Amino acid sequence: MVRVRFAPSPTGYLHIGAARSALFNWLFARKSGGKFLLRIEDTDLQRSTEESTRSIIEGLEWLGLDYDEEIVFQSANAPKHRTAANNLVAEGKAYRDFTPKEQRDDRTVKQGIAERARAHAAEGIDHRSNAYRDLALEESNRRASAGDPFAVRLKVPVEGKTQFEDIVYGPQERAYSEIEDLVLLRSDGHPLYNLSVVIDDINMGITHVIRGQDHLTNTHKQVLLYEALGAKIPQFAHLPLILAPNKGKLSKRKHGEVVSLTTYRDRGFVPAAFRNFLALLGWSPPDGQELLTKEELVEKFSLEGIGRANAVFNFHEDDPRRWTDDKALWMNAEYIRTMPLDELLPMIKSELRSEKLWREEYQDDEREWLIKTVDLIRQRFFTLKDFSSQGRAYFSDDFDFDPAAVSKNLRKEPRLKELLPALADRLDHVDPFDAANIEQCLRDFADESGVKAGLLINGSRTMLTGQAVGPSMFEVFEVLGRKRSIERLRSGVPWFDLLNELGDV
RNA sequence: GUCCCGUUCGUCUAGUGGCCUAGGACACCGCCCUUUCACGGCGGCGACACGGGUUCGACUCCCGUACGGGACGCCA
Repeated sequence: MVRVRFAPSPTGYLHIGAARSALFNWLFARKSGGKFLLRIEDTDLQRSTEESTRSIIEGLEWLGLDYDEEIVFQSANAPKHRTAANNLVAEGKAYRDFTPKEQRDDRTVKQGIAERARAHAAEGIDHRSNAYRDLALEESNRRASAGDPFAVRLKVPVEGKTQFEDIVYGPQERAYSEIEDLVLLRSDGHPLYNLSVVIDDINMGITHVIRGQDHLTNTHKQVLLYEALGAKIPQFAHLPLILAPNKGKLSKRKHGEVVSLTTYRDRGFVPAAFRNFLALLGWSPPDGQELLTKEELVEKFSLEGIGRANAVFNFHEDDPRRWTDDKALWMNAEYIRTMPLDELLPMIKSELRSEKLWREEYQDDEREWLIKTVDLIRQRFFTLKDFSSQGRAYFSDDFDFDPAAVSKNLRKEPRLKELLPALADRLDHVDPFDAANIEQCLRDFADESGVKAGLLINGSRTMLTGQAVGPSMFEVFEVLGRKRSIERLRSGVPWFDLLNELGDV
């Protein structure tokens, strides 16, 4: 029975890389009929927040990734981790290191590591040189009970190597000489990451560890721990990383909200679309199909379909229209215009609601109208936000006029100032007020007035919606209805606005 | 510094020795459709990092170089 887990540390928002990791774990579990578990790795007390835990849970829910069994909070297992470490000491597989703790600055550690490594290379220091490694257990016990502070380190064998078969990256091996005796317990008794992960994975019965490639080399340390603990080693599958456009690390500090999953929810992504996009970052189905429902994803998913090269998340920092990856945006648009309306409607409802454009009538009396309108305008929208911005004129009389549209479609032809109200008079008599009749009426009127129909069509579009682009104008008239159409054609608002703006009075 | 991993169109990718004059998707460009913008249709631009092997034959296998990424903490 397959059991996998998603184990984020709650130290910030849910990163899209982590979200993809969760997705792959979930897909693998669902595909194999196994369990998908959630474990919150909240052992870094300073940085973990409850808010972050909440956002992780919400993020998973948004993506439609349901987890089985109770959430495991790693901090609750600390006593078990300590016990395990102490047992290893008793068995001689780990030892107490009484070397005083080195003070490390969190920001300069990486640099310190490199410097120390360089020094070691020059001086030829080996990783097995710790003086306390071979201290007699009796002596060690004596000092411990005397109150001497100590850290607990794993006793990595002198000769040999660890090996494991990674499902994605193939056979991996690493000489023991490359691995330092890792610290299991801090001198304050706090269990450290590698120990906690291994113990928890054992206790949770994890069969497959699917996680980011940044853990690939650390896996050897964990394998060592599994062996010391006498536990069965799970299968590992490491995922290629998601990189920024410059092929560097995708980080919160440098790239901001574009890497946060909640951004996609807040900026109008359809969960299914983003899930679909994420699935294709580093994985591809055998048949090459790109638009996949949740069920299809589950059906076609396999660890073998995961690539080995890192993937670039190609967003454009300098271009607000392409604020995230083009393909993600395209996919969202594709979902918006093709997904079943009854699935789309609830999302539109919450969008309109948050922008104070929702009216309760849309639920009952005007439900048919809403469906028709949404179906009409969704064809050219990219995000749910577009329904309340570009689509605002359909839901409110209070909308803005795009200056470019006004100048292109209205101001260029001064006669429109008279023609449009005259058109309104004609439209007042169209019955029934539907697209076909409206078209007939408008074209007749254009002929009689000696102007091209396009002139009236484009002028009307800007007058009625404030914009230069939109659906077929006759449909727009129909959807907006006689009353609103006529009022807007007669209103001088855009003319007035523009003159004001240009100081042209 | 040491170890590990990777490298196919701008981006996501297919490709497991001949099916590849390298396929698809997004982006971009052109044409058609059209009252606009999209959609759709058709077409175009565009890649096997480099050098050596192995082989009758390499995108595919091996070695090296370059470049990129990751890890190396009493962080997770």
